[in-house]
This record gives sequence, structure tokens and C-alpha cells, in this order.
Amino acid sequence: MFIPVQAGRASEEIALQIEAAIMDGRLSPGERLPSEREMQSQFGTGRGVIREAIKILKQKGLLEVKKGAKGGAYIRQLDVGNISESLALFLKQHPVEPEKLIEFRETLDRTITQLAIAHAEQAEKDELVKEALRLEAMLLEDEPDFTASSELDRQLNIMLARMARNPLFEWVMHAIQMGFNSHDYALYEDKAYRERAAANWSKTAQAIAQGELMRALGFIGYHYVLLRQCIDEKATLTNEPDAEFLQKDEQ
Amino acid sequence: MFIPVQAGRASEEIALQIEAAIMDGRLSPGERLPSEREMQSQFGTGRGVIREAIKILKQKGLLEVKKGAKGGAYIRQLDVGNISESLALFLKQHPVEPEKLIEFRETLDRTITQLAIAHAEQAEKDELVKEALRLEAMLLEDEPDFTASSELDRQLNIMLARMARNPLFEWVMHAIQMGFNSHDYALYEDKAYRERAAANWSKTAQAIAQGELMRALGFIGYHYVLLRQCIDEKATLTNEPDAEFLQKDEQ
DNA sequence: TGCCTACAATGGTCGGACCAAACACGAATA
DNA sequence: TATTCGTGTTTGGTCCGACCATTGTAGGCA
Repeated sequence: MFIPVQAGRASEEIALQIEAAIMDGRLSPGERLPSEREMQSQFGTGRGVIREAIKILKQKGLLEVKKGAKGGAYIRQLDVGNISESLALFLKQHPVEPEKLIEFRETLDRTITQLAIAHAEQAEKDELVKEALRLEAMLLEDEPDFTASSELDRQLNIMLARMARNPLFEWVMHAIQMGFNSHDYALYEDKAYRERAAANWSKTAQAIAQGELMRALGFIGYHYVLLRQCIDEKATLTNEPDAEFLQKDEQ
Repeated sequence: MFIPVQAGRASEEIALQIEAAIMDGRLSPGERLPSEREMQSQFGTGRGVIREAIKILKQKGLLEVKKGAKGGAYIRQLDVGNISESLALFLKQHPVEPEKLIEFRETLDRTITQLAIAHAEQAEKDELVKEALRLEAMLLEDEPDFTASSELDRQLNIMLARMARNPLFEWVMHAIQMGFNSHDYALYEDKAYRERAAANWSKTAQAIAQGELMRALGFIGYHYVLLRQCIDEKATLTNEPDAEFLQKDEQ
């Protein structure tokens, strides 16, 4: 099945061979690779090289390694998690201005909304409304659970993306949702914004359910108006002179 | 209730430590990690573990490893390549229908075009026109170089994405371009399509350069009309050669 | 029948050895 | 003096053989 290697960078060569075997279906998700000691002799190389190759593929998300008897390297079905992770890593080194992220999210939302209205089943649209109302109720409580509501917000977005009936939008949305969960939920910290944003989510969902594209787009626009306002306010608050005072306070 | 912890895994622990050091700036791009043998004693572990940790980080794109004296592991500035790669990998395992890809690309192109017209410098727009004309000239030859023209087409797309002045669009476009380079260039194989598509690219670029949004969007629409036609034709040709005449009434 | 222990398979780690590439520096040469 | 050629040192790349830790299982024992 595998061809022995001799050139430099053997581990990468081996990783490529295994990756190819996975990609063209000679190995399918759930199956197990031979044990390290066995591959060692199949490839005609040392065990360290095999281990490094496995590490590479594991990092790529293609393999899952288990210890013990019946252990070994199992082929994994890739999920969006890996993309989200590398995106998050990238964004840590290349901070994107919040405005750029918002711009991206807004165009993404608008596109997805159009597609969702056109393609989704009525049942899904009703489900979206139901969940949006649930989020609204959750956020109107006196002591909202921020973790739960952020999670629900994320799920609403992903649900909407799925309704577009195009996996590419679903994946991009997923990656964005996982890549940064910081800015968006600033909106929910302030009571005034929270109530308006929640009500707006419900209205958006209802407009979608009724097939009212332009109204839905209007609500989406308002959501981002709110978000921009909210972030601006926070920025001026923390950049004001008394920020200095706050720092001293912390020491 | 409790989350199981995979004990051991020293290499991953080390990778995390180094990654943290990079992320919070204790190590900056361009700097060099200690040699493997040195880290071996610093971490109090075997050299194999260190090597596996380095492999992980290298795969993540955080390190670049060089051999020889003055070699070693250098901290790298991340680029979009890594994200594109993981997306491409994902897309290979989860094939999407061509129509879904086209739908995605079309909305992406339209959005990017709007932003590019609004944000790009005139010089960039003129450069785009110049390159589009170059592509057109290249494709009008009797014996076009498909590799070179596909590459130029890709670069035009990425150039346009960069003009949107939002790294997120650049990233998505990059990833898409790398993820599948198959369908799009079907357009260039047939002489009739090739000429129309090339001329259309030039017109699109010119409309962008002149700030004519609606005209540009029109040309983009036409590009995808052509692409869909072309793919349909190919599909019917390869699947049932006799049914060719059924598609004739389309134009 | 049901629990428990011993065993075998497998990944994880260690240390030492050697190879191969890349660079530095000095000697030999034009 | 400037250039070229070796030669040595540093460093990653590979191999080997041993041992440890975990895990599933089969067989023994109550």
C-alpha cells in the first residue's frame, strides 16, 4: 500500500502519502492505520519518522490517535473546527479592525438571508422564529445568562446559514462564529442595547418567516447600526482620560 | 460531568507553551528558537518530544525550520495560506455541487466588487484593467497557455479581493481559489467561451475602474451565466451525447 | 455468573549514535 | 588583494533499541 521513502524530509513525504490515501478513498473515516511499528517496516524507515508524520496529520485534523490495545491512528471525518482554529490563530497574529469584521458579517448576513428566504422550508423558518423569541425572553430577564445567550445567538446564526442551503455559507459562518466570540456579545452587556438587539432578532426572524426580504434586510441593517454604536461607545469610554485612573486602580 | 484528560502528551504540552510564548510576544517573528538539543535539556525531556512539538507548530504555520549551522526553528509571520490550506482540505473531503460553489462565488464577487469600487485607489483599478487586458490578449492567441492564464485569472480575482480593503474577503477569496481550481477553467477550454469570458473580464475591470457599479455587476452576472452554460454543456456532452439538441433552445 | 488479574498490543518517551546540509573561517591560490 | 577551496562546527534528520503507560481482552478464580 505504501511506498518506501529515502529523500530528506521523509516524515512529510509519508504524511503526504497517507493524506493522499485518505483523500482518494483508499482509507475511509473510522478505519485504522497500521500500527506505528508496522508502518515503520512498510515504509522502510525509523519509527520516529512515522510518529512525526502522524503528528502532522493529527494536527491537520485528519487523524485521531488513541493509546492502548485497539489503539492507533484512526481516520477522522474533518469538520469546520480545524478551519475555525486556523482562522482564530491567524486573527490573533493579524488583528482585524472590528469595523472590517462587522462589514464582512453584515454582507454575509444579507446574502444568507436572501438565500434562506428563497430556499428554506417554512418549518425551518418557524423554528428560527421560535428560537429567536427564546433568545429574546432569555435576554429580558433581570439576570441573563450571558454564556447561554451567546451560545444561542451563535446557534441562530448558524441555523440561518444552514437555511441558505449552501454548505459554503454554513462553513464560513461557522468559522467566523468560532473565530471571534468577543465583539458581538458586547451588545448584550448593556441593558438598553440588549433589549433592542433581542427584539430586532425576533423581528428579523419573523420577516424571514414571512418572506419579507426587504424588511428582513432592514432589520439586519439595524442590528449592525446598534453594534457599531455600542462598540463606539465602549471605545470612547475606555480611551477617555479616566482609563488611566482605572489602570492605577488595578495595581 | 467531568472532562476526561488525556494525560501524557508531552509534545503537545510543549507545543502549547511555545505557541503561548509566540502569541504573547515573548518570541517575535524572525527570532530563533533554541536548538533542539538545548530545548531538550531546558524542558527536561527527550529530543523526540521536542521534534514532535516543532512539527506541530510547523504544521500550524507558526515555525519555519532550517537545517545546518545557523539553522533551527524560526518564528514565522502567519499568512492566509494556512487557512486556505485547511479549507481546501476540508472541501476535498466534503464535495459541494458545482452550482453551490458558483452561487457562493457569484455573491462573493458582487460584494467584493462593490467594496472595491468604493475603497480602492485609482491606480489599483487601472492595474486591474491592465492585467485583465493582458489575460484577454493571452486567451486570444491561437495556442493559449492554460496554466499561465488560469494563474493570471486567479491573481485577478485575488487582486480584486485585496482592493476591497477587507482582509476577510481576501482570505475567503484566497481559500476558494486554492480550494478548487477545477471548474472555473473549463470556461477557457472552449474557444467560443474563452473569447467571451476574456472580453467580459476586461469589461468588468473597466467598469470597476470607472466606478460604474451596476455595469460591473452586470458583467459579473454574465460571467456566471457563461460559466453555468459551459458546465451544463459539458455535463450533457459527457453524460448523454444524444441529448445535445435538448439544450439548443437555451440561447 | 461475575469479578479480577495477567497479558498483549499499542502509543509515548528516552538516550545515544550517525548522517546530511549549511555556514564560518582560514588556507591556498590566482 | 581578492577569490576559491577545504575543513570543521552547528544543527536538523534519521535510525535503533529499550522501557513506560494505557487499554482491551481472555482466562482464571470465587
